[in-house]
Amino acid sequence: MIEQFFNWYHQEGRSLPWREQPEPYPVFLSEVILQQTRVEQGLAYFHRFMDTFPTVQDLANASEEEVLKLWQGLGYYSRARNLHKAAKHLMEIHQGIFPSNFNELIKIPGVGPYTARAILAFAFSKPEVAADGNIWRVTSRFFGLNNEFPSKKTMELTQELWKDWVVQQPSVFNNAMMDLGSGICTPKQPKCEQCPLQSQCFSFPSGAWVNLPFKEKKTKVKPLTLVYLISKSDGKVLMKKRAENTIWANMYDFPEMIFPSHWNSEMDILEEISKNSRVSTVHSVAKQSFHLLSHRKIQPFFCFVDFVPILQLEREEKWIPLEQIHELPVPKIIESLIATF
DNA sequence: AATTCGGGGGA
DNA sequence: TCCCCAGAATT
Repeated sequence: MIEQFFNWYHQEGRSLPWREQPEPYPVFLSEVILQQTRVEQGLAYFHRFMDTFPTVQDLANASEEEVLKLWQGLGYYSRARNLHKAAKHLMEIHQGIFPSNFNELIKIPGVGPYTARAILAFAFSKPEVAADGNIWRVTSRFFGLNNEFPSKKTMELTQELWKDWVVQQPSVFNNAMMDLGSGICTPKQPKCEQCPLQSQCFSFPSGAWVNLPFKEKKTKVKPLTLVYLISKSDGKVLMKKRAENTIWANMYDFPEMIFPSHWNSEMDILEEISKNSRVSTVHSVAKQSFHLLSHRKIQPFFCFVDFVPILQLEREEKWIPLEQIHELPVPKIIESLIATF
């Protein structure tokens, strides 16, 4: 059974750049990029980062802004900030060499239980199951489990259930499980007729896989209206670096006003802006299509305005020359707008 | 234990 | 629309 599974992987598995020569740094980089991100989406970013920052030291010597700029468009930007912190951490604590034990790996910023085990399995050939969403789906269906995921207990159980498999070839096992989960044992309409594990699968005979893995919570999506106040003056635009502990932290956008979602017409926005003492004139109000995040449904408005002559700049606000805007890391929501400047 | 972090692609 | 993707950090 195990042999059959590994053979399937060698024939049907994906060929991915970080699988060729599994050194710690590319493995680590790929794992961070692929957190909650599909391989197809992350692939180009992996190449960009390897080209721009070939070593941990190169990454550590970069500025956070450079890292964020390279990460632009991929989302979950705390990963980029932590990636940068991780490189500095590795240089300071480990002389740029990745540790090969769980307790030290998990101290690296942005490295959690999953990523730590992935590094151990892929880069150090340790018999660890890197239980991501794919592997847990396969596991829950194969053994007929409906535990909560992710949880410490479920992680430990997963280790135990696959220990005779993973010990054979840790790297091959994890890669094979991930490819099985993403290509065969998919959330909907799995291709069971092609599955190398079919004959031993708990869920296949009864079709029990339809309800596995069990999932309880779906995140609530809060609607809101986001009004950007855009002012071009003297070849410059007033922009701001977003604060920590906000969405798109440390990235750049414009002064903003946030409203409950029921203010959603140009008239409403015009009325609200008129109450803003910083704004002297409103040139245009343009309603945009929804911007969807996992936990927000944003109704954006792009409003071109003039600010009052003696404008008191708030912290992190700065007049940016038009030709320098493209150097700044910006969230997706204003990417196309910036491109027209 | 629950929330908060983006953005995209498939059905 | 809804789901969920090689999850981690914070509350």
